[in-house]
Amino acid sequence: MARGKIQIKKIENSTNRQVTYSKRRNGLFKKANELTVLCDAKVSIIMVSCTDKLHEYISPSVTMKQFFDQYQKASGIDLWNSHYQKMQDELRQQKDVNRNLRKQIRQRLGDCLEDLSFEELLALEKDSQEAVYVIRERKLKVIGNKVETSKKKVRSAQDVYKKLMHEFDIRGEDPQYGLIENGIEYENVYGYPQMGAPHILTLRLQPDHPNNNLHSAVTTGVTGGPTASDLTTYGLLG
Amino acid sequence: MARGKIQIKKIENSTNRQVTYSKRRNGLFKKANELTVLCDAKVSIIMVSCTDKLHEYISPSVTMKQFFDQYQKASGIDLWNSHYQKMQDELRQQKDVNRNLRKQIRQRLGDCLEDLSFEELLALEKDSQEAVYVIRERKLKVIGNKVETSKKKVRSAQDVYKKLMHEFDIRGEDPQYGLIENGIEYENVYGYPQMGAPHILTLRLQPDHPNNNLHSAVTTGVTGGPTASDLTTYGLLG
DNA sequence: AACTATTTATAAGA
DNA sequence: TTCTTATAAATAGTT
Repeated sequence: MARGKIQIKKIENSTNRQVTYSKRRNGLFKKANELTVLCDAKVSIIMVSCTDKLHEYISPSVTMKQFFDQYQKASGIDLWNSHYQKMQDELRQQKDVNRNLRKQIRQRLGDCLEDLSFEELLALEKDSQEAVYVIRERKLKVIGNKVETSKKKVRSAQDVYKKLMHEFDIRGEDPQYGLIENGIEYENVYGYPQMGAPHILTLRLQPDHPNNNLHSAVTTGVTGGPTASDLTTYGLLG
Repeated sequence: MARGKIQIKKIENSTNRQVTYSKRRNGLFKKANELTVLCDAKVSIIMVSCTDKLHEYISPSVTMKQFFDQYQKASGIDLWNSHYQKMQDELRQQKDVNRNLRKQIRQRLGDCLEDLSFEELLALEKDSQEAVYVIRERKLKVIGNKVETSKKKVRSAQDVYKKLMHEFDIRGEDPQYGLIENGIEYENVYGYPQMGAPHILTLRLQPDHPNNNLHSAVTTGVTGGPTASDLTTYGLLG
């Protein structure tokens, strides 16, 4: 439109195209702004260049969201409903899956078995029984580990005891108490620990030496009832 | 911009304002279109007049929705998320619950037991074992029902047989085949049906009377091997 | 980014 | 609304 008329068709020279894009974009935005002011209108322009850069003009005191909402209301075109729809579908699906999973769990707990066919019932029984075996095996392994740990702790407690005794000997002192080793009964460990954990050490106290630190630590394990924590009480000696 | 310069400020005369709005709107859209063609760009313009009329320009071969999507992606501005915040939260929550349920199921199947504490492991074993008992009970009940149904069907088949015999007698005809009742062995029913389902009826065929409907129905149950479907084969008799 | 000859847009009037 | 037209504004090609 100056220094020569141009055809309105794609500018092939990419540099020229880029320059023209920039100039005309400014021109367009300026015009949009003039329109906004002169006519008290609201204008939104979004432009994407051929290099995928995005530029926008928007009248002051309006948000893009207001434009979209207004556009949608006026045009009836669905801008976000599709998103909404998709989300709703997904939510519904998730809830379905969820209900199903809950039912499966209930069935594995022995509920709602009426809904199962005979074949499903047999499969469920088989699965459950196998699961019980696996779980039991795992339990035994865990118990085994606990026993191993306990053994180590007992050994270390014995070492401490021996060292203390040795020290007393060196100082020429007559120790006034003794520690009796009971031996370790593992037979009951394989049940619930509540049903009787082993008392590994028993203490023989002299009446005239009430408490010292070592004593109180050990007596805790003895005077406390046989509880699940017995298996780890030996940590107090370490 | 012609016949006199104008100030860029709101046109107070509403008619003039309307006219200018119309003219400049066309000018803006024309420029937008030129830009689209010359620079291979995509342009969207939405305008709302002070009388709340909406006009739009959009480059050919682009939809407004694409613009909105692209705009949102490029600007990072949250256009519709606010609408869906609640829904998104709910969806995330559902997915969480879902993951949890799946894990529970896996654990009940004997998987992922490492994540369980000893106490949880014991509880799981107890639950599972109890579930197995309940499931087994249910299975036995279902089997009992099936047996009852079978008995009834057998009785009804016997009735049919007797009636047919009676009819033959009345017509003075000599029946050329007979049905032998084996008695029903229930001992094996309480295991998996694969382990040996009972053959309830055995047929003694006369060689010169190949098949009739009653025969073919019964022989199916006899010649087929002992399979899970044996328990329901009696339906063919009813 | 600045210049400027020229085209284009448009304000005011019809 | 549309047409006309004098003039302001935009801008293509150049520097």
